[in-house]
Amino acid sequence: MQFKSLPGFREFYPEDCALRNFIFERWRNAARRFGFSEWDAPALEPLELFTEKSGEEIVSQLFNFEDKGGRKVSLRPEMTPSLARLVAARAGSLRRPIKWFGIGENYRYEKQQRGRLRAFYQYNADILGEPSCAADAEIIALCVESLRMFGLSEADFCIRLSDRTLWFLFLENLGISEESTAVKVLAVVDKLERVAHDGLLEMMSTALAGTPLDPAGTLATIREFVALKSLGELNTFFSSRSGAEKALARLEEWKKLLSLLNAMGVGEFIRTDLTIVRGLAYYTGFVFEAFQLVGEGRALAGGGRYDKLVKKLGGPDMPAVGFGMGDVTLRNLLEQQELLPQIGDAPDFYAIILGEENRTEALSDVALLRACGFRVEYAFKDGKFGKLIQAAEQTGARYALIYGTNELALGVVKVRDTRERREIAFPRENLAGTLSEILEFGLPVVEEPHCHGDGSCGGHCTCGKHSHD
RNA sequence: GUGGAUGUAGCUCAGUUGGUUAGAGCAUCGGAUUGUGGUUCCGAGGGUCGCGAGUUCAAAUCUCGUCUUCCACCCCA
Repeated sequence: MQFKSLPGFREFYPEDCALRNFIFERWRNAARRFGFSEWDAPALEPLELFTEKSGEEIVSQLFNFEDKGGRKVSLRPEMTPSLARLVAARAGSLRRPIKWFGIGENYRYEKQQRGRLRAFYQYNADILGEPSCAADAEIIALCVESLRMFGLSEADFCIRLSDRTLWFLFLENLGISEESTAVKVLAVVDKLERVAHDGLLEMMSTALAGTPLDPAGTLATIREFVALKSLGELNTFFSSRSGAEKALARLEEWKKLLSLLNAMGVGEFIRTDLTIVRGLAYYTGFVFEAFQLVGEGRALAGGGRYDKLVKKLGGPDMPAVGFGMGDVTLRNLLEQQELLPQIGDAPDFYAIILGEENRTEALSDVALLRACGFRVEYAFKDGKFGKLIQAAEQTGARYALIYGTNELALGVVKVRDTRERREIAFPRENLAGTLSEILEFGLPVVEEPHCHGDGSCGGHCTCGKHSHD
């Protein structure tokens, strides 16, 4: 019986695993430098944890089931509810601001497509307990840095910055003050680039039902609004409208945020883009998206401020801002831009053991070198020299260590550079120290004719002919 | 969830209007008279031709179903 993995789930052969770890290490490195601490939680959680945040509709997209104890459970589709629970449980004792990051596998029961699998890793970073835009700036800067770690630049991606607070103030200014109506209008905004004008008009009519507003006129004003691409244009826009004092006040926050981002050296990544509203109903303030600029336009990461979510999930009233970044789209982009490194999985040394009678001695050296932190391999079976040296080459080891009867009798081991194909014998005493230097500086260059064939060279010759008897 | 395409060895692919026991290259493993290799030569393993029915004397090939993968919608916390 041949088994296959479940659709949308991934298997990691060593080379894939190395790549995955490469990505994780970069993420960790960025987050740690920004002063974030790593956390994790179970992959399997009570179903209610997720329905509480997103409603019952979410269940159709969950890997959920009933466990043997009759509990309704689900694999996590995201990590934020777990984060909220952890923080809530110790809210009183955690030093603020709380800066945490996590990397975990998440699961969504969706039909898969390129860049969207059923199981994917997500890197999350969040700041809790800080209401000011200083935290937003820190999160956005980390998001940029986390992508820059891979060699991506402002030519490869940008941060599209939007603001749900400003949107609500704008809609209020238009005469849409009821939140449920505003949310429906934002859903139309989300479709602005993908649906034809007639369709949008129809959706707008539905959204504005029960209000005295004109769908066509509202749509036109919204188009005017989303066309604004800088803080200056936003200022001009709201200055020309009456009753927009709150929006103008909000723009002071924008000014502060942009100034902080500039100070942190990520200003060139930021683009004002009010079309970003996404379906992210729980976001409350600035929202942003790391957007791929080369190849197909895709979101690499998304995030924003969610000041009410922790309380909704049973925690204290705690402001929060964060982002999530998936490994699949990032990996696709890095592949496309040829920014994935050749990840070496080669040992430092490969011991060539010639003859079973020498295995004991050789293995004691192998053990010693391993204890010193070197990665050392050797063949399990005795073999001919040619085979063994080929095996050494195939593992990718730069140096082979030759343990033959002659070498052991002299108390030396021959160190062979598999690329340059030359070898030098060294005493087995302090082998680890010798090899450490060779790894760093390479095999020393020895003048060829030093060997007189009488053993006076002490084996430190490259002729490989005489036996030093 | 809807629609379209796809599926032959670990990988890339051949396979004639249906016709013996389904092939190649790469990769893997073994060998070419027991201490200096990357070339070459010989050999081996590995496939229920995605799966299941149907048509036929005969199916990788034709028909239907199903699953998978990919693409476009839907959705995207």
